[in-house]
Amino acid sequence: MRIDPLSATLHALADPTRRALLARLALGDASVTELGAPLDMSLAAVSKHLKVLEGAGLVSRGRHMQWRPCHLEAAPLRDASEWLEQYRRFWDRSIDALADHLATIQATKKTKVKK
Amino acid sequence: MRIDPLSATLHALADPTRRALLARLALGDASVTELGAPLDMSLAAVSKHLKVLEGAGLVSRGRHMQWRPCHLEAAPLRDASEWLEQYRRFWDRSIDALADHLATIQATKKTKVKK
DNA sequence: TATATATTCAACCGAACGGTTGTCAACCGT
DNA sequence: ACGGTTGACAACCGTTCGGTTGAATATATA
Repeated sequence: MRIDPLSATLHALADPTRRALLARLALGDASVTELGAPLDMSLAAVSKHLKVLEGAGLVSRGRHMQWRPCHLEAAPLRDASEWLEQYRRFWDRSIDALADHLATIQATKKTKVKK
Repeated sequence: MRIDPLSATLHALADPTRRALLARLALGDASVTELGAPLDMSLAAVSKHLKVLEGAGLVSRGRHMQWRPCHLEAAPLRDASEWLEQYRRFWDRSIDALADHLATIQATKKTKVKK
């Protein structure tokens, strides 16, 4: 993996199929066949998606009998979440503005007090 | 844009150049030329990146003289953050597991108490 | 009108993506 | 040793991505 980890994580997450795989893994470890069962595509395709997730560190794999159980690894999700938090003030600001606006409307309805 | 908004947002964010553009916009609105100045690539390329961000709703644009100022729109970031929060328990759990592990080690050093 | 500046559009390129099929290896239970 | 299941790997295909260049479009200013 030569590109930066955050890009790898976000790219891995920017696909509904891969997010569905993660959602399934959040319920517990699973084999490739299990994961692919509900996914109207070949198992080879599922395997490729898993390799992308694995490359981003979002999935680890073991070996048990002839199965390669997949396990959710949340660390990159935490990192991505922390990166996003950096911008929280921007949407919080919007929420505050909306709250202020609503409060103003509410206040104006009852009295003529401004601001 | 026919694909789902979350995929669009994550795909837009999965590129260091576009994240750099957002970081710059977090400091305030800016023109394409301003945004492209530090970015060793053609302005047409910058314009394309901005179009991707705009398509994901992460950037809005105005018109002032011959400039098209770019403005950061945080709502999709909030949505992405909320999606990630769904998995917080997994990395929190890891932290708990680590804490437990460390506590166990600490305890074992002092006594022979198990578990 | 002409000219400079700011930005987009269109065509093109190589690389990566998301999927397929076919083949092959590893492991299981007779 | 055999047949069945699980999974990965390689080759291929059409599309998208990230970049280029050159021409086109707006908008201000002389």
